[in-house]
Amino acid sequence: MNIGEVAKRAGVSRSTVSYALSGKRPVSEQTRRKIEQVIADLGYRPNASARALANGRTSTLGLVFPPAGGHYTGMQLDFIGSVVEAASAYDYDVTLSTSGMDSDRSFQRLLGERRVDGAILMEIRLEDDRVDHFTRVDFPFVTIGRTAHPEQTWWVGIDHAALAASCVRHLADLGHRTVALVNRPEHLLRVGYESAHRGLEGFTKAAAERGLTARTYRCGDSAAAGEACVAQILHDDPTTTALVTLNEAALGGLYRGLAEAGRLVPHDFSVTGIAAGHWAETMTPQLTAADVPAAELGRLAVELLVERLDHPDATPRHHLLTPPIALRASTGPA
Amino acid sequence: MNIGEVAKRAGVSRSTVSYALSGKRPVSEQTRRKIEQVIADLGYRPNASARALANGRTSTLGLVFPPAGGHYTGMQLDFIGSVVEAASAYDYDVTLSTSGMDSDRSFQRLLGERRVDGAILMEIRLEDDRVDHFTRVDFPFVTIGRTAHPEQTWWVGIDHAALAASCVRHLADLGHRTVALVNRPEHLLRVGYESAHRGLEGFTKAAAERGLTARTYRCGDSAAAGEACVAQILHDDPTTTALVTLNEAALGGLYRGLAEAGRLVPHDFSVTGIAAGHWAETMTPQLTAADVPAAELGRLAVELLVERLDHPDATPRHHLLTPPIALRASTGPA
DNA sequence: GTCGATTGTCGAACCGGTTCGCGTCGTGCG
DNA sequence: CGCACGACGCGAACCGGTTCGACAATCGAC
Repeated sequence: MNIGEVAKRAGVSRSTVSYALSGKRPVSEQTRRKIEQVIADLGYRPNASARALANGRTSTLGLVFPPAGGHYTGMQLDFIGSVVEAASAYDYDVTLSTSGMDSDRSFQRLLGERRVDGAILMEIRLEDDRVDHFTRVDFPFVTIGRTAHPEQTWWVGIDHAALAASCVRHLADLGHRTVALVNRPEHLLRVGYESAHRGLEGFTKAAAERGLTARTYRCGDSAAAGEACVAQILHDDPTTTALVTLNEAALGGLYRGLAEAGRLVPHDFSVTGIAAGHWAETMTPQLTAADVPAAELGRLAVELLVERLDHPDATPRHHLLTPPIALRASTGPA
Repeated sequence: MNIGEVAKRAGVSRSTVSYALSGKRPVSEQTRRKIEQVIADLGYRPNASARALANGRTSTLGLVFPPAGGHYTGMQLDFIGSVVEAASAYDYDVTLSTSGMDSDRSFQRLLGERRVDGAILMEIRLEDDRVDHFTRVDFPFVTIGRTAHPEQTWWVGIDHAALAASCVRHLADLGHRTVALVNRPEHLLRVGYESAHRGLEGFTKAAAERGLTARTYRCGDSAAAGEACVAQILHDDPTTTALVTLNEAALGGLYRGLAEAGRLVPHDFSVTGIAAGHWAETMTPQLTAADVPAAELGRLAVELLVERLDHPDATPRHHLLTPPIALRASTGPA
């Protein structure tokens, strides 16, 4: 079951078997055939731990995602799936870890015990201690999203500011004059959650440029919170005729709140924002939104990380995606 | 950075450091303190690959989930998250693999190369070649869902038959006489997908018991498919007044289709089924449904697997969950 | 016919842990 | 007082691969 057994049965030394497998030194046609034969008969596969110990690479990537408790969005799952698939294409496994820095044991295990060759970090903050830590110890990683100072790091991300801005412009073009932003929850903004901050920034700037009256709200990640948020919006300014949401989980609640307030979408009120495509299509009316290309992000993240692992001294690269707004049925003229 | 370095600085042998760490043999108070001191200074952590090679255990669990392409449901993500968290509590990592048996390289890697100590299998089929394979080679695993013959295996699952049945009874109690089942897609049934089959079985049986007129439908995992499915249902029998869905992804489309047909939920038409709780609450009106306890399933699966790993000869155990139907707003009297 | 390069193979060392057997103390007991 | 035993620590072997240096055989060129 191990390489010695294969060697014995093939009548060669262990090193010859190794070379036959890796091709790092020439092996005669004849003995290679013999070895391959024995391997096929035995169903031999080299032990990953032994290999990892010998050559210092585990062929495993770490995927660090936010601790649960909070629920996950559909977008995150698509992302995870595509990471696993892309990694598999490069012959890497993916092991999951909840983040949390010092406190988190699983996170410490991955790094400290060298279980992974590199890592992909989700849910980035503008000032992110995980990023700082990885950078300091020169551990290869790619982030999903970018920090406030992303110059020297590898990342893939979505231009939330541009997306939020184009949502605003779309509404302005339709004649809306008073709009609201439904952002992620308070605590995520407080810790500097990237997408929430940049989305807010893009929204605010674009609204100002177009001279719109704009209010911004933080909203819990649930339907109930979304419902409450709409009530608040309409209470604060009943002349509001449109909203942009960065909060996917609240979306159902937003629709419900509007219905309860007697505002018909899209005739009396327009809704748009950033969301996963198939989620947007689930809503009625279907949401006009910038579709987050989660699967593509995952693929690109793996690509970048693999490249970084292969070329440790390469200069940092990144991909900033700006998906277009998919026009569906939730927005209309003011 | 390795155990030899620690030993040297502490002035002891490598084996003493190892014993101090594992506690498998007594070490004097004094030298243990010294060793701990050195370890703290160096920030030493034992190399996982070396340890795995030496003692034959990787401290990693495999989580085998369905290949993408099809999108994932929110329920699956909750499940994955809870698995990772529970595993972390037992000092296990989790590595992901898409399933697919012989074809799939990542799957082969996990097993053949001994990257994981055991596995959790999602998306079980009534006759499942992965289960057969694992059983044959005596590889420790736990399934989510049960096969047609689950007697000698370890599993956690939901009683889809009972759940579907109680949905039907709920509708019958409300006076509905003609009901429909919206199942998962055709191809999943063809390959013997467990939840789809057992749900179908429970639905059919309960409908017969209550003397209901019942039709069953297969429906793609998308809003568009759900919309089309409702149209078909109402076309086939316009007197239908309620439906049960096993298809979470189609739910939004079902609602939309009903609205388009002028059937108001819950006054003209009742909808119920099996879905994740927070998804059910997203819909308007909120879905009366059996809430899938995904997080609990994940936790239990890890518990079982860890127990199986610790006691290889223990007799198989399982957990069959039957969550109650949460009464919300999508069903009403006929 | 000799030399050098190339090809093919082997043995040994190494990666960084764990574990077994043994030796050396110190101690309590008969 | 002698002996057995427990506590403590060490060295060596082992887990299953990879890789380096050495060596024999083959081959072409001069």
